[in-house]
Amino acid sequence: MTEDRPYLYAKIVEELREKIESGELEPGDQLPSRPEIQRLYGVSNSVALKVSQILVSEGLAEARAGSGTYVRARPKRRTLVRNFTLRLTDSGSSAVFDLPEQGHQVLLRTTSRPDVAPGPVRERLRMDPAGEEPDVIRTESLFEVDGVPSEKTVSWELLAITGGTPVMIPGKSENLLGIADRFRSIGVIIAGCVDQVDARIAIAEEVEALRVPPGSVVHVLTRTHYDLDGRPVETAESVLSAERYTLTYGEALPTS
Amino acid sequence: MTEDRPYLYAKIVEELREKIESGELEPGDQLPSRPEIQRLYGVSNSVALKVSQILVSEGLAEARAGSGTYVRARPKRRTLVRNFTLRLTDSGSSAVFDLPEQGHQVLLRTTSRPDVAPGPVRERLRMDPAGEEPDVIRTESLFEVDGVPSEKTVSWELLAITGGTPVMIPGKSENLLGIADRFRSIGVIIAGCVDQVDARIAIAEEVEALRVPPGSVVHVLTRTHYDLDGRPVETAESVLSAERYTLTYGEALPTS
DNA sequence: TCGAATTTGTGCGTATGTATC
DNA sequence: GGATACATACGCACAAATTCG
Repeated sequence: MTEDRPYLYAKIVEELREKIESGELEPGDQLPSRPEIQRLYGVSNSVALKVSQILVSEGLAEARAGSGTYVRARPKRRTLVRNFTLRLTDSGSSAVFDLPEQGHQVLLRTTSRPDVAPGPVRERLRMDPAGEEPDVIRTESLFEVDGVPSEKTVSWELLAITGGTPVMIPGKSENLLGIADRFRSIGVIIAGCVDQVDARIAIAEEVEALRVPPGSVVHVLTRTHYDLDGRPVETAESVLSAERYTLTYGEALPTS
Repeated sequence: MTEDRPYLYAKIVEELREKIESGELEPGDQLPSRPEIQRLYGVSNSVALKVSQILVSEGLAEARAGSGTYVRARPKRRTLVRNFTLRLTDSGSSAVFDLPEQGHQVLLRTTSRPDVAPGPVRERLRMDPAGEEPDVIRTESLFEVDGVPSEKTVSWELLAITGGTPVMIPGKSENLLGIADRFRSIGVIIAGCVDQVDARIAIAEEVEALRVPPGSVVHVLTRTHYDLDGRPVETAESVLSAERYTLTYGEALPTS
């Protein structure tokens, strides 16, 4: 009969988590410091340290060196609607998703350059083995919604199709066109689209770009667009914080 | 000029991670034990401990008390295809997804009972405030694919629609019918479907049911089916390991 | 502007319990 | 039973960041 883990750190974590989730401690409130935990609960520094680490890793708290450990404000989840009806009059940006509500300030930073497509991209675009010459346009984007970095996207478009056209390097004006529009302007009809959805812990680069706490969960979205003949013409990978965004797919919109 | 974090533990973690990802250390291989790390790198136990904790939390290693720390076998990702074309001849199970490849042994454990729908479910099904009487059929399912617990689902069907019909409590034979078929058998046409995709760290209950390591990332899928009039008739929440499953949505199937 | 106090982050050494081999 | 390894817990020290008088 094992005694159900009466570990010191687990008890303290539970007590503090309880206070956070019950609302007794509100976002921004300061949690007991490590020395305080030692005194309050009569434990060593290593236990106090572990307690702090666990609360932080669970996303409940945020530790600031020199200052203290605070209850973290958890953002309201925002729903991003993935739209498979490829409207030619798409008013949206080149974003993977449309925000259902309006009135958001969306900022987009983009850099494009010709590149040799990496392995997984070659597979998705059904390309021949890599040569020396660039064969895709690689575009990196960071979306900011209401001042918050929200989505980091890298997309690859086949150079054989887009070479020398406005699709190639989106300027300020082209950014506001949907991908279907952009391809239509060079005579390519987007007829199909497939999304693959993964999820994992954010890597360091994403932690920095999206300004999420280390250890955060992110959605990883891989989408590929196809033309009328079923040939892939563009593929992209987007990363977004799973704590901030819910993805929505479907044929009818939820009303809530 | 900050000196790029020359922390002891970070260096060792990086070195071991490199060996794992390069394939020098294969799944099942034993990593240096904590005492070995201390000797090999000339560090204290606390650093060796931290190294071990990080590798485990990243899902790269697995620590077994009394035995050692081993390179974890990461499962091959399986793609689950969400099909919005609600075929009446659906050969699939009541699973949320179809496995694209065939030849898998799928086991399904199901328990159903009448219940009073909880708050979020009431919202999704647009129900009136809760009364005393049960108003939904609550069905809990655990899917095993090839012997591995893979998907944990709770679904709620409006009792007002399904009451006293075979939809109510699926028997062994009904399990193999798709949800569209089941509702059609009682005269309800499923015309729409919406999926919401979230991701987060698995809670203890899910860790146990899905047999994933603590701290694992899971997809949380909330789907709702609507009838011809756009009224919701069924909603469900599915949890699956994000390490084992990629979700696929779209109008064409990927060929890879 | 400076310095003192506080707090987190890292690192060292030791001890004990428990699981595995 | 003994050796090994992980998990928890104790103690201490110091660097870096922050806060505040």
